[in-house]
This record gives sequence, C-alpha cells and structure tokens, in this order.
Amino acid sequence: MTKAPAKRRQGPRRSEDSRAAILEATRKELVENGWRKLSVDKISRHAKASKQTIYRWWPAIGTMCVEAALTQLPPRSTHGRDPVERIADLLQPLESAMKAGSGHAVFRGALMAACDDKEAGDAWRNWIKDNIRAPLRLVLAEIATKKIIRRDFDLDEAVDTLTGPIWSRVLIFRAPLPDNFSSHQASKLLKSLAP
Amino acid sequence: MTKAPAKRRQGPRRSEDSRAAILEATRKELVENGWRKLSVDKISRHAKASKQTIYRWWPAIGTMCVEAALTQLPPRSTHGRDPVERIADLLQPLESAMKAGSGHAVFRGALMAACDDKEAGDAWRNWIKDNIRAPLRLVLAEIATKKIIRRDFDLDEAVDTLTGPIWSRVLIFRAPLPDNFSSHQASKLLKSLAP
Amino acid sequence: MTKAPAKRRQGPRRSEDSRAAILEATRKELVENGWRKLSVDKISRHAKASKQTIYRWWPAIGTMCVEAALTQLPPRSTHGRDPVERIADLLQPLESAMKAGSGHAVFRGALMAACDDKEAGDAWRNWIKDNIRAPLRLVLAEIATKKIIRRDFDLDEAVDTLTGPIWSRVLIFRAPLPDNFSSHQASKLLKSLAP
Amino acid sequence: MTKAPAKRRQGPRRSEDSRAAILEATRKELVENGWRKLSVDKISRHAKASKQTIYRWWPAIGTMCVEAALTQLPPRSTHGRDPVERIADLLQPLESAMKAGSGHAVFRGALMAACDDKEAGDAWRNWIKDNIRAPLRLVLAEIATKKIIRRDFDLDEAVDTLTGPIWSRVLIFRAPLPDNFSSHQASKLLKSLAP
DNA sequence: AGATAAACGAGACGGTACGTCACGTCTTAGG
DNA sequence: CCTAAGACGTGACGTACCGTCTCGTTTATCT
Repeated sequence: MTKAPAKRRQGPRRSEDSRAAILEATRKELVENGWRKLSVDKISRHAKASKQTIYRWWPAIGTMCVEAALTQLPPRSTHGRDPVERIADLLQPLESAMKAGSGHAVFRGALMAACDDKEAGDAWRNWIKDNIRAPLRLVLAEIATKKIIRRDFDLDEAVDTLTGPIWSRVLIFRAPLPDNFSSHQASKLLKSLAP
Repeated sequence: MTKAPAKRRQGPRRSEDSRAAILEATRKELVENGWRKLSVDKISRHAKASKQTIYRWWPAIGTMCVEAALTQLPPRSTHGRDPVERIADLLQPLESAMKAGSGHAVFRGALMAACDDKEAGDAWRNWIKDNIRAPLRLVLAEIATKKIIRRDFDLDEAVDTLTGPIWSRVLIFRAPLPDNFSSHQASKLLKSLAP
Repeated sequence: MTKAPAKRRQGPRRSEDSRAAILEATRKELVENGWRKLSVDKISRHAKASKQTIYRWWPAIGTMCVEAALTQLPPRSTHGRDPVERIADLLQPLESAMKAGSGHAVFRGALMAACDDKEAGDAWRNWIKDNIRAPLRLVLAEIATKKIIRRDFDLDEAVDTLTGPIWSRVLIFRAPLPDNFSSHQASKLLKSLAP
Repeated sequence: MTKAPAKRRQGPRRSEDSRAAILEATRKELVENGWRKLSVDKISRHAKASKQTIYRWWPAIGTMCVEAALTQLPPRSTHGRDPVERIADLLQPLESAMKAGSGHAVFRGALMAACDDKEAGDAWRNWIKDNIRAPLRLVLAEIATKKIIRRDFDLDEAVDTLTGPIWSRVLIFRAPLPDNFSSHQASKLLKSLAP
C-alpha cells in the first residue's frame, strides 16, 4: 500500500516581498553608486533583507543586476501593422525603460555586470536573444518574403545594426537615446534594404 | 627678453621603473581577474610598489587601466597612400593591440573602467578623439574634397561606423576581431559612401 | 506585575575563543614589542582573528591591554587572619602576576596604555579602586578601630605607600619586585603606624 | 716634526635654528597628541625641517622627547643655606617646569618615551642621576655629617622618597604637583630622619 | 677665487599599520 | 523551511608614518 506522497515542500515558500525589495534596492544602488561599488551588504541593509536570503536565491550579484533591469521592462505592445511599426514595437520596451527615470543607470549597471560576469552575461544574452533578436529575425524574414525588402542580406548583421547603438550609447557614451529612436532605426534599416 | 629661470623642482624624480612595473601589473591583473576584482593592493604587491606610489600618481584605479591599455599600443605606421589604406592605418594599432597576447582582456578592462569611472572615461574619450577620431575625420574630409566619396554625409556617423564594432565586440560579445578588420571596415565604408 | 518579554537578541553570540585568542596575542605582542609598537594588525594576525572583531568589542587598543593584564591575575586568596597577612593578601595577586613569566612586561604595557589613553586609564583606575584600594581601606579602617594601629592617619596616603612602589618599579625602573614584597610592605606600614 | 692634524671638518655646522624648531615642534606635538601618536613626519612638517635632519641628529624619537623636555628646564637657583632650602632648590627646576604652561604634558611624554625606549630611558636616567640624584645624595650626606639628621638611613631610599611622587603623579595620575611641593617634600623627609 | 664637502629643504620610494567596508559563510531565534 | 540579525575570518579601501634614498641649494672651510 504505497502512499503517493504528493511531495509538497514543507514550510513557507519564497517571500515575494523580499525578492521585490532586494531588486528595488539593487536598482537604487546601481543608480547611486554604479556597478563597481555595488555591494551585497548595502543592498541587504537597504532592503532590510538578510544577506543569507540574497545568497540563497541568486548565484552572483551580476545576475541580480540583470534581473533588476529586466523585471522593470514595460510589456511589449502592438501598435501597428506596417513593417516599420512592427520592428519599432520590438525595440520600444528597451527604449522606454531607458528613458524612464533612472533606467539609463540601471541598464548601464546590468550591462556592465553582463560584461564582467560570465553567468550574468549568459542570462543577459539569453534574454536578449529570446525577446529581442529572435522576434526581430522573424519579422525581418517575413517582410523579406513579402518582397518589402530585398532578400540577400545578413539577418544577424541587420539585427546588430538595429540594436548596436543602444548598447554603445548607454555604455560608452552615457548618452540618452534620441526621441523616436526605435522608429528611426527601423525606417533607416528598411530604406537601406530596399529592393 | 630674458627667459624665466625655469625653477627645477628639488628632490628625487618620479621613478620610471616603478611606473612601468605598476602598469605591467595592472595589465596582468586585468587579464587574470577582470575589472571588478582588480585591486590596488594586489597591483601593489605584484609590482613590488607601495600603494602610496600608486595613489600619488593616478587619481583613480580606472585611469591606471586606461593608461595601461594605451601605453601598449604599437605606433601608427604608414603603409599606403590609397584611401582605404590610409583609413585602415589609423585603425590598425587598436586592431593589433587587441590581437596581441591578452590585449583583448586588457582593453576590455580599460573600456569597463572608462564606463564606470568619470575620470577614466574622460581620459579614454580624449585619447580616442585625439588619436583616432580626429585623424579619421581629417582623412575622410580630404578624400571627400577629392571627390573620391560623396560630400553629403555625417562625419561623426561615419567615424562611429568604423569604430563602433571594435567596442561592442570587445566589450559585449567578448569576440575577437576578424582578420583584416581595419581594411574591411575601411573599404566597406568607402563603398557605401561612393558618389 | 507582568515581566517584560526579555527580548533576546537574534544571531550568533560573541565568540569566547576569539576573545581569549585576542587577549593572549595582546600579551605576547606587549612582551615582544612593547606598548608603542603594539599594532592591531599584528594582534589580529597572531590571534587569527579579524580586525573587525577587535574593533567590534574594544573601543581602543589601550583598553585591550588593560583587559589583557587584568584577566590574567590569579584570584585573591585568604591565607591568614593577622593584620599583616590580611593586607598582604590583597597585594599578593598583583605581585604574583608580575612575577609569573612575562607578567612584568604585560603590566608595564597595560600601565603605559593607561597613561596614554583616557579610556584605558579609566578602566585601569576603576579596577584598581574596586579591587585593591577599596578593600585595603576597609582593612586599614577596621584594624584602626581595633586599636592595632593609631587612628589619626590619612587612609589614601597609606594606600599610596603600599601600592606606589609597584607602579614606579614596573614602569620607570623596569625592576622586578623583591621577594615577599607584599608582606614587607604591609609590616613596614603597620610598624610606622604603630600607636 | 709631528703634524697636529687639527682635522677640522669642512662645510656648514649643525643648524641651531633647525634643532630648536624641531624640539619646539616635538613639545607641541607631545602636548597635542601624546607619546603614542607622536610622529617624525608631523614634527618635520611642523618644524619645516626635513626628516633627514631629524634622523641625522637623533638616534630615536624617544631621545628627542627627553631632550625636548630637559632643554626646557629652568636653571637651578640657590635661594638659601638651610638644609630644607638646599634640598628644595634641587627639586625646584622640575617642579617649575612641570607647572609652566603645558610642561606637564611634555614631561609625561618624555617619561613615557623613557619607559618604552631603551636609549631614551638611559638618557633620561643619566640626566636624572647627574642632575638630581647625585646632588641630593651629596647634600643629604653632608647634613648627616653635621648631625642635622641621623646617619643610619638608606641614601637611595631617601632620594626615592623625595622624587617618587613626581613621577607617579605626572605619569599615572595626571595630577598637578601641589604648591610648594619641593619644600614640603624636603621638610617632611628631614623631619622623619630627625636624629 | 675656486674647489670641496657637509648640512639643509623637499619629497619619492617600498613598506607597515590605521580604522572602515565588503566578501561569503556561519549561527541563533522567530514565524 | 524561510527569514532577519549579525558574528566571523579574509582581504581591500585610501591615508599616515616609517626609515632610506636622491635631488638641488646653501654655506663654511681648504687649497
């Protein structure tokens, strides 16, 4: 007579309050002190969370930064149906997040973390691949099929052209993105790929 | 008109041995541990130099990294007279330095430092402006005058197109530069600016 | 009348191992290098304790020295009932500690600390007052009442006469105390105060 | 035909200005920071003297302190001819120096130095022996011969009784000497040695 | 008068120590 | 079982001093 144990874990589950407070504190500290001066101790004090809680749930401080940046992205919206708008819609969340408040500093922190730390870098690149690069490739491939743009171009290179300036501006030039960045990038690309 | 007495300072001069050892140690540490784990203590031990000596001559550890990277650059050479070669010659020192030994890691460190630290960033951007961007602008302007390329283009944007991939590859993708990167970039740009 | 909830603190308690190792290291360093060359770094290395732990529990290095000396004192014993022995018993712990091993050097260190540092001085004087001077005054007053010594003398001055040579010998002359110092001092005093 | 070598050294002699400024700075620093925080660097800056000059003329910082204290003593004067006054005259310079301005702190510093440092201790004890103890012994021996005091007493112990309280008060109790300390000590001693 | 040599101020150098902060691990108590 | 609190050993921070050294200047003696 075997008991199907149903094996539910005992005790309390992970505290969502704690997680949110830690990510919020991470953003604040990134904005105020930057990546290199970020410290687990300060985040823990700021968030009134114990260090143990932080170390239990994140493998490294870098991945916390990446998560802190990504959890603040607005959801992707669908404004239009024409090619330029479909591409711009995919870039828009990043553009918006970077312009809201101190989003700029938070993203610079996350990017630095991704450059420094192997694990954080993987987390970052995976997210970018799944949420930005793959959808962009899909759209580009589709409109190429519809002969809106010519078909003999390098997909990866095209995606790089679209997103590259985001990283270099944020990271190296500490410059804000210009207004309507997403649309401009999209229409510039489509023009240069005109058949 | 008599010359001022030129009043030489008393006491010992800055030790060149010390300076070189510190920069060399900085490179080693950057390669082995990366920017965030770089520490003045380790550099000082590695270089058998006292911390005071480091703090005496560099305002921040970031500027040390920038100097450590830049003092390693090979001198600019002049291989050819045709437009592509003239542009490639300006990019070549960076390309070579990045490919020699661990140059890649050193430059990533310096770039990270420039992103994190205000002063290091200024030092970096000034050097880039004086030694890469300004000469590139000169050459581009000149060959435009000679009608080799068309005249209605944005100089800054053209320079960005040439150098941008260096930074993003080094920093974000940790990818090596391809062979003949400089020449390829130069010829690609000139083709796209053909009159 | 309900009792307050007694609110016990969370987290680990102070490590007794650590405290003992630090005091022991302090004694060793005092013996080997003396007060002025005593350093928190050396003690910390010697005791395999972190500097933070030292700074957490002692307000200044001087108070550590005082504690290091006092925690080594043997307990007061009660050998006899006649006046000379009762007085000698009170001085005996100091005499013994000073003669055991390097007690001399430890006490010189503690005394120097007490001279240099306000807080260490207070700690020292308080201990002396409570454990040496006050008991001595009690005994002297009592035997004066019993007319064993005359009654018109200055209590404080008598106590100074008993203890003074301890300090000056230890500190200034670096000379050891003679054999049976306590008894001799006691009997000399009582003789001079004979009615 | 022997040559008297005369061998006079070339070059400038020791600068008295420099010596005075260094001793004065030492006194200031002793008063302000005490023995343990005294530093050659601070003295050198304060006195506008180079460290080399300090190290050239003093074997250790402790001997500087002793010299700084002793060079401040007023000259011994001769007020009277009766035994009490003759003894008091010998103690008076110390008493005066200790009461003038911050003499107290300077002497505490010098005494601490003498306790810590072998060489400084020797310098101190030699000076005391030559200038205080030896003359006191002479006077006491002489008045004993004249039967003003009895002849069977320990000279050293008598001298200790006279000077002991100076050291213990200055060093351990940080207490000032009472008015007419020298005369009182002298008359008290003579009374207790009355034949 | 010119050369020689000592003493000086300034201060760079390799070190050690300061007192503080952060790391990642751990122990305790409470929910 | 998760959490807050926080002590622990390790080690880096940026500053101050240690004692030694190297400069360039000044000054007194010797030739």
